[in-house]
Amino acid sequence: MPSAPTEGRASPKVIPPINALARSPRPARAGMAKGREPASGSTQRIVESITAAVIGRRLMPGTKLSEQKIADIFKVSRTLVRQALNQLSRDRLVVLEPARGAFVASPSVDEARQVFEVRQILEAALTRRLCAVITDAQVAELHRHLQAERAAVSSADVPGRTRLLADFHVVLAQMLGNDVLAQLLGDLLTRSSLIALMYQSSHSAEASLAEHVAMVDAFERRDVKAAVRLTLEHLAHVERNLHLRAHDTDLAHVLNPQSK
Amino acid sequence: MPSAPTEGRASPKVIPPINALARSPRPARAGMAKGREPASGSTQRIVESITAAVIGRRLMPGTKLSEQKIADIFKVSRTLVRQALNQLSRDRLVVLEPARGAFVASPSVDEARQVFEVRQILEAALTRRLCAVITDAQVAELHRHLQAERAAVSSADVPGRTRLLADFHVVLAQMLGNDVLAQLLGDLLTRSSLIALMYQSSHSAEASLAEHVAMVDAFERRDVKAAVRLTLEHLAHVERNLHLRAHDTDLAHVLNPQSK
DNA sequence: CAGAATCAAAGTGTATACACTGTGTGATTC
DNA sequence: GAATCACACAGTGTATACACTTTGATTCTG
Repeated sequence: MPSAPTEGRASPKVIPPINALARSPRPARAGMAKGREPASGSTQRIVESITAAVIGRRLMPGTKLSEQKIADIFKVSRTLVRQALNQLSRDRLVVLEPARGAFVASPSVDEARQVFEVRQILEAALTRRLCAVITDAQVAELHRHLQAERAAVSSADVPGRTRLLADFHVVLAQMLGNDVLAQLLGDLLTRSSLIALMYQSSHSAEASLAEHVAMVDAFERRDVKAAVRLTLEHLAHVERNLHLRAHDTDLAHVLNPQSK
Repeated sequence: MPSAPTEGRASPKVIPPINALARSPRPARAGMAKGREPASGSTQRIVESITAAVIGRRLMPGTKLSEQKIADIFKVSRTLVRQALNQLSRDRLVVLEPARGAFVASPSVDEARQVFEVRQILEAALTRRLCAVITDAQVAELHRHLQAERAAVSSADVPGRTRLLADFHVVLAQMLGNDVLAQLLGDLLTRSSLIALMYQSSHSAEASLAEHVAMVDAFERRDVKAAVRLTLEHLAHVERNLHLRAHDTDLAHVLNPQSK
């Protein structure tokens, strides 16, 4: 087998390989705003790097995550990589196919709808409850967060922007003081990011920001009705701007003769 | 140190050791009604056994889960046991203390309250939505489930009874057709079981069953108002019957001189 | 004799080695 | 010449080995 001079074997498909992991911008807690310390450190580093790479669009859905390659990149053994991949599979960011390997998850349309339905349920209730107990200091903190979002939206930092816009919702959950809820919502937001990426969300960052501003305004006025309505509308907008047609990872559809 | 004739070293505390794992009633899917197949099989077996042992009150909170002992019991290497313990720690059923080992979780009072708050949010919304779309066939299935609960409540099978009473809620979630929601609720119910066990719930199985019956009745009449009210009341009853006083794993309270 | 430092045993954290499954290539047969 | 079978390679699944941390006991010291 001639040719293929560089780097051993070439990638079999057009999907770009996982070299995107090589440079991870910041070493410290790049992930969502969830606190999970009691892990071996090294494993957590890998989890956060891969998470950041996925929601940062450097790793596309379907990409194979070879254990040995990742191990080489992070200069650790496959043991730690496997731990990381297991964690990621519980977060539904990767899927593990037995004896075949790990792949970046490709959420189905159904799964996308279900995630947004649960978000509607949780965030509507969250908004309603938070509106009743929010303090002036917390409102001020929300304003500060909006300021950070404005800065991110202006910049070209797509991953950072995505993360900040998602963090807004986690911050709300944390303000309620319910860590269980905050944790759950954080996981759902990570999945939402992957979904938005996969279905090419056309919802602009500016629109999200504007809706967040309106929500904070309602919080400031302690207007429960408006806050809940704005929350649900925001989620509906985001979901409606997804291109939720069969992106078909199913291949039952793709192979169907009558489809074209 | 005399006495302790059997089994090598004796347990340091009064907490019974993990030999409860030795006999696992059924080999197949003893856990909650959550479908998670793509794991190595062996690992999943261990996870389910430990889960069943915890909610079956054979493993009490705080019990140390030594990797080697579990490995010997299941006749596998520590590798698989570690995988299982990692999964369990993500389910919050065990906590992993770095370089110290794994222990059955001891949910704090705060965590208990938070879990029940999230359950209220999710289950109220679930009930409201399900009431609008439930079919006669599904109502019939609920009646069948109640029949199974009746049988379990009559028997002395405490673990089986606990599992069936919890499954009722998961079945509701599955009927809505939202797997994401069903999965989330399943996890929360597992945690609830551990909480109920830890805080010595005085809520009788009979009372839970009666409340389930009332809920199904409301579903059958498609009475949304009543169904939601009964759901919330049911959860409130269960929570109020927990002895949520400082069961103090905190030991900041226990050691406090003014506490006695 | 009380308290601090030392050391050994046990157990976790990570790496490495080996077995087995799945995949793709090449030879063989019809 | 096309399809099938066999084989080799890559890669995952599990076990084992080794290093380091924690912990309890023993000994040394004030």
